[in-house]
Amino acid sequence: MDCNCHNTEKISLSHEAAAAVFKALGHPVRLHIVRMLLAGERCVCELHKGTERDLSTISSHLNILKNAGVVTAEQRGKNIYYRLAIPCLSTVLNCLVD
Amino acid sequence: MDCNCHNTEKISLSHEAAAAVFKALGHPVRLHIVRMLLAGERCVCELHKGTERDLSTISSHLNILKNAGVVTAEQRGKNIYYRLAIPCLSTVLNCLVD
DNA sequence: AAGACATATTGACAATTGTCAAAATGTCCG
DNA sequence: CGGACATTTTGACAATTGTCAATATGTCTT
Repeated sequence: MDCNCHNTEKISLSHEAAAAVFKALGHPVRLHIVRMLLAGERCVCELHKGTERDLSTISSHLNILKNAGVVTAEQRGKNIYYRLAIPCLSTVLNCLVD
Repeated sequence: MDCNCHNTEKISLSHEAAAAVFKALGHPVRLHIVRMLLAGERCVCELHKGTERDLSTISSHLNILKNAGVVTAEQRGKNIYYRLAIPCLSTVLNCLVD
């Protein structure tokens, strides 16, 4: 009856950690970044192009997302690639957004 | 393959509105309130008992949740009962939290 | 080593947030 | 109406946030 995540998608956060994830998602620029990352990993400069903020502002938002556990970063060559770290995020967004 | 909400559970928010919902959920006290409301509607004084904040602070958080569209309020007798307004919230929380 | 490129950090500032206490509003009951 | 109860609003204040510009750090190429 209920619609649940697959077991492989479900993660178990403490209430504090869950609030931190929601807080991280609760800014238009960061939500936009997360939506770009749904299509796969992106480097900072690519994510920057998708917004209208200073590059340093994007870097700061990425740091907030990383601290909340929403994304992880990996350096490859000159670039740093960010990707989503919470599998069920697409489920969560699909439930709410357009 | 993917795990999606039922059609009846899915709602369609603009990106701004979705960010506002996440922002509203992104505070420990408000998330706690939402989790209490998962069990059904509650009046303000009941929600207040479940927290360690001033009653006026709870009222303020409820107003934030209401403005974000997360809850609705209904006056019955002396009390005002709050309930969740987003059906898939339990799905969303279930994906992330404990 | 030097230059070019990508990203992060710092500093400054206005704006927003979370909180409590006090006062105001609203609703029922005698 | 007046009093009791439930909730909201207001005012004040410290703390946090979002932003940009400037500077610093890190990585590759030559």
